[in-house]
Amino acid sequence: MARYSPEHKEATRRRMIETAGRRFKSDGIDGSGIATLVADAGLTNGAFYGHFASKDDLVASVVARQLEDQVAVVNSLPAGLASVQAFVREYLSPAHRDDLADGCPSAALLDEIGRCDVAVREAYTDGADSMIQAIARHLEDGDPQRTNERAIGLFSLLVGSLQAARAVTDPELSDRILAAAYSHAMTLATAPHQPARPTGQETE
Amino acid sequence: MARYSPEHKEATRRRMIETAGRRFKSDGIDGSGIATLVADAGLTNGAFYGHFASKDDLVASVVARQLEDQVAVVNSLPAGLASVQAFVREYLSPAHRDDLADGCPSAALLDEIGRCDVAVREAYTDGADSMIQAIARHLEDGDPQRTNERAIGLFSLLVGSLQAARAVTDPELSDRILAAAYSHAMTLATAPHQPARPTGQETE
DNA sequence: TGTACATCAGTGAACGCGCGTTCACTGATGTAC
DNA sequence: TGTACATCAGTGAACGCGCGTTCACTGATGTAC
Repeated sequence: MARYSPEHKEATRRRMIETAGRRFKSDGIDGSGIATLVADAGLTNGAFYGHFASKDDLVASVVARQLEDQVAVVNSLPAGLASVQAFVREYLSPAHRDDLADGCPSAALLDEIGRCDVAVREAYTDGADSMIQAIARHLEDGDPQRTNERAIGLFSLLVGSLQAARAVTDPELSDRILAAAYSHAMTLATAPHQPARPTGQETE
Repeated sequence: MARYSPEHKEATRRRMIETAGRRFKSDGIDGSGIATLVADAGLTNGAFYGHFASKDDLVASVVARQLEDQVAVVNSLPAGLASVQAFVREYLSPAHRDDLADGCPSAALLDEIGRCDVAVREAYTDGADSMIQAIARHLEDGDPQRTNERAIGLFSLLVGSLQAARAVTDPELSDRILAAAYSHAMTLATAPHQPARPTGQETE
């Protein structure tokens, strides 16, 4: 009955979401037109609306997918501080700074996401919440609320500093931003930011 | 000889730069068309190119101006930790989160600035450098390099967390982001982030 | 003081273009017989 | 196994629209006499 294998259309949709993620992150959401987005996936104009109700619908799917992928990476890190440190080192590396398409969606798009419609922002909200929890899992210090605060602080610091390092034209200043953020991120990752009560008293 | 007072045209230009700053911060740079930008300043379409060579030229002027204004605010803060703390409290307040047009240009536009042409990014670079120095002036701890690092860390944390608090649709999560960033920002503002060498040994 | 004038900030219609979206269609596919 | 067929993923031309930019012009202005 079905002409194509049931996976065929779904595969095309996935491919669009993936290539659009790369395109949005390097050129911006407003900066990426439908014609370019479908061409990236090897399609033409009209195919788009067989997969998505609108550009906003694609954006919401892309944001959800990008955050899911990033959460999966963080969740797959081995337990222990060493792997968080390795993650931070890579996040704040010149390589990540110079590779928009494969990089962090929040660093590439966060202020633009803030101006998107509510469906996109809800997708981001879910993803960011998962991301904070994923980071927190690596930072447990016996006080769940404090752990959550440290995860949020680390995430914000990483995103803000990478954006700044990318926006700036002076390579020396850009490197200095990455280095400063690295130093603070490590402090934040390795220890509670205030003298903590003795650990082990909390339920978790 | 001159029909209008010599200040007349310059005043119009300034007005455009100021209203465009508000418009860019609330609707984005790509999201603000020339027609809207000139209407905001009480002009019509064609007047634009009497003041600016191109939209990019306006954007560069706006970015420079926005950062200058913000640097002036920081520089006008009385010396001492208390005023830095007050600044941070206001920066991470719900009021600032909910007021894009009057708020921090970096929080509103940083990733979009990163995709702008080189003139815009140079304007941002100058402004960000001044901003970091302005913040550092309030954080002096006897080690100029560490002071600079703390200023960069504080700036990045503020920008990243405000963007996240704005993007998210869940008010509880948004407030939690602001609160977590506030806690870390205060730690960062009030003390060197690692046990410092005894102060006073540096040239500055 | 009153009029004629040169200046030039601002007007508004028009330009080509790419945007998001629609739609009549094409043609490769797996199935039925 | 070979042919006729129904499906539907993808095609590509077209839509109205707002974009950034251009340009011939208007008309309020301060000056000259």
